Amino acid sequence: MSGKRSPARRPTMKDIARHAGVSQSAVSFALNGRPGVSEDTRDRVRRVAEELGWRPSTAARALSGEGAATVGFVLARPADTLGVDSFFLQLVSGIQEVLAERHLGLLFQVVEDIADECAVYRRWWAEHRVDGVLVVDPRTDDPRPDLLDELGLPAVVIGGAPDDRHPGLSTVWADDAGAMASVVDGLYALGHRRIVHIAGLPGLAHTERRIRTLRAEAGRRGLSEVQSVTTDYSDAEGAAVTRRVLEGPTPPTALIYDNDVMAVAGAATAAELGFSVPADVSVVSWEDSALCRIVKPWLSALSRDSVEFGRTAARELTALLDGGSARAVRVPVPRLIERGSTGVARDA
Amino acid sequence: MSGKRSPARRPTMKDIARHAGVSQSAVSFALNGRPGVSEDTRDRVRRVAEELGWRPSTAARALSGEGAATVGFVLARPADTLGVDSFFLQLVSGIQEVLAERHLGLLFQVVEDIADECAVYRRWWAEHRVDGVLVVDPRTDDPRPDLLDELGLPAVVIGGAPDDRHPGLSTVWADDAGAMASVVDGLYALGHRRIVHIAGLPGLAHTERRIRTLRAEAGRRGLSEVQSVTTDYSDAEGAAVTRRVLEGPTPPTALIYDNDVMAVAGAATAAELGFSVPADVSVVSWEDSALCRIVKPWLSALSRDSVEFGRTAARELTALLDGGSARAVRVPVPRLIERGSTGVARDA
DNA sequence: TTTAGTGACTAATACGCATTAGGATCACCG
DNA sequence: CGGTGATCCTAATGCGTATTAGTCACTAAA
Repeated sequence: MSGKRSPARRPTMKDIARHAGVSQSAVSFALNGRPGVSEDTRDRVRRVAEELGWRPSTAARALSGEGAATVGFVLARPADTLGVDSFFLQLVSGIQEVLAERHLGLLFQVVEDIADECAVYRRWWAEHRVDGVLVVDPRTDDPRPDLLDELGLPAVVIGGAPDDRHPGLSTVWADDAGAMASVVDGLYALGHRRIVHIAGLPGLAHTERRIRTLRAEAGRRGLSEVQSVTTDYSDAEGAAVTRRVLEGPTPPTALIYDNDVMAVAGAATAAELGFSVPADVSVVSWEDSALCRIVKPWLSALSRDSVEFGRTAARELTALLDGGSARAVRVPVPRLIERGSTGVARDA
Repeated sequence: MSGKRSPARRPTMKDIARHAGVSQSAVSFALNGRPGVSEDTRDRVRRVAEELGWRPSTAARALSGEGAATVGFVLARPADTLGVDSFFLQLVSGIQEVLAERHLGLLFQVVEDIADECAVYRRWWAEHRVDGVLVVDPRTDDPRPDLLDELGLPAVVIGGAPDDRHPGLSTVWADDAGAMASVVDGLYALGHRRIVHIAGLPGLAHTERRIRTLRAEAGRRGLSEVQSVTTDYSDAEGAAVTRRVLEGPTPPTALIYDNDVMAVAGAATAAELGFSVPADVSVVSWEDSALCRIVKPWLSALSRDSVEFGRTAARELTALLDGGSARAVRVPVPRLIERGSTGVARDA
């Protein structure tokens, strides 16, 4: 017994060297699979390391040029908008799964806006904290790709469209356009002609993509009473917009919500206003979760595998870190799960 | 222009020293507010550092004994249980706010179970990755405090009861017992005598605390038809338990759910079974969120400020890191927000 | 028997920062 | 004019790891 309660010193390579009776560099060679030590010694060193519970200090590793063994993830959302969003936790959970295999850490930060997010990237880069980052919520006019390019920080953009101007960035994206087209197809077939799309935050790349596709699809079919309305994704705005459009002179017969929270709030509002779902108005949620099966009728929803989405993104990032070249990966088109909230248009 | 696209080298103290025409140690003194340099030099060095966009490398700092400037947060939940949980994101958001001020990073990891969580702590400790950790979901028989003690890793337990046996750990806790007592008080006053508590995961400290308190309160009032049922927090189990108890011979007149998701699912199930809320059965959610205002009637809920909870926990941890001594902090008792889902018991 | 070559290891250095121990310059005092 | 501090710096280490440049003994080739 040395001291009273010595707080367990961390073993270093020097300790291993002493115990194994070799030099410190021999230990390094042995543990990293480098040539220069006999198999005997290698085994012995490995055993001693195991015994002592040695793990390489990431700090020291990072310092000697091996990178920080950490990737960064910034969520730029005002604190009160974070509420009930199943997407991010699932995404992160998928990301973790892949990173954990490689013993990569995930440095996580929540900030208020994109400017702060950029500042965080700069800081992380300068502080040598991360080897790469995962970028979410790409915007139509986004300063982040340029910044990351400038810093030379490997990155994967989650949910963006493929981007030729930044050959250093990988992209993992879902085909929102295709999904929107198929939803409109379905609704059109059911006789719907007046459709309102309660979209998410304006400026987000996928919001704009969905809006653009909807407009194109409507134009193609000569539908004039089709529109998108942007929101902040909150239940409050979802409900408010729903109320406004349903109380208008020619209420829509179908509503497409960009997330589950708004869809549920909207469906409830519709019911309150005396609109029966789906008899009077059909509801589609662009996000599937337990929420969609909590209300009655259950909501038809576009289901994507967010966990797998996260895994894919993380895999792309590790590929980049391994020196692979950037690429754009498309994940499967979300498929529409038909539940009770969609039906034939009343006036069809 | 030096190279073609030199990926922006990180400036170091040596660079600053060169630009400012002083030694590297003078730079260190200047930037860290140590004596040994004139105010003139100090200013000049500061300016140069600013100009070059210098930031200390955390790796180097950590290596020279300053700690990793990072705290860890592990969430031990199976991936599919992570669904719609507003609590954690809010908690993390509050934690971040405090950590960001001090430029502390948050290393985040999702694992399957407590054993994995312990392994992560060991690894983080051995790898020198974190200076302290935040522990959530304390259990009645929890191996983590002992482990953290052994490792000498500063930690704050979030949601645990004060714990005398681990003088190294701080605790931030809410008075579940008091809250439960007040909820039962309220329901009793409304005439409720048959109450079912749809609790969360068995083994969690706060779950057990609530169950124990409910039993005590029931005993005190001589109520025999009061019980708790543990679940996995999912909407599915919430609904299933609700169905089971309401279909029993003497259905309860009040239901207390340990989270918002189960409360909403339960309320929907009750309605499906022909029970009107609150005429036939009252519903209380032990977590307030947008969800509670999505269903009709709005759910009465215990509201706690999760973001502030996170802030408090982070503040305690930074205090520990600054060498402060451990303590137990109680956050305000959650207060019951009466909405439409609670009323006078039918058979009162 | 010398020479080149190889296998197994040690010594030395770099990484970026903090820190401790010195060294030079100047002012003040006896 | 030598000594004593004080002030402002520089030089030299150490942190834990990876890596590069040796060193040494032994074997195979000449």
